[in-house]
Amino acid sequence: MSERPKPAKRVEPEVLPPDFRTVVLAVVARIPKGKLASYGQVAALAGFPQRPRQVGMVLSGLPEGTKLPWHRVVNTRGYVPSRGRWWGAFEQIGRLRDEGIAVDDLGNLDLEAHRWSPRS
DNA sequence: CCGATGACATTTG
DNA sequence: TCAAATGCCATCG
Repeated sequence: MSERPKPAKRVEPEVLPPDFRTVVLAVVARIPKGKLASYGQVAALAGFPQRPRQVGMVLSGLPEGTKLPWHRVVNTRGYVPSRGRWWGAFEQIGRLRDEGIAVDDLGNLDLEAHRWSPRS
């Protein structure tokens, strides 16, 4: 054996580059109600098609008073992030349902069914 | 500077 | 279809 992947741990994100963060937040704010956008989608619109993870980092560092519909941002799998704290996602799920999106208790939803169509 | 981790995505078996 | 591996970039110790 020589090489092998590694498990996960925990990280406390501080504040990403204002530029990247601002752009991402701007894109998320552009997401219309009842529509869903994936991290890669937002990242691409932000100008970084190859940085879906950093988008998640930005969203993870969002303030509580955030007015951005970050709950409309999901992964390509079609499930709300939460990554270990689905209880938090649970509230997000309720909001998505309020937007008119069908979401399971597990956080599974139809991304393709509500794919946000970005337009210049 | 190097190693490890991450609200992900994509490809291969 | 699902599981595992790989890739990409940024941040942290």
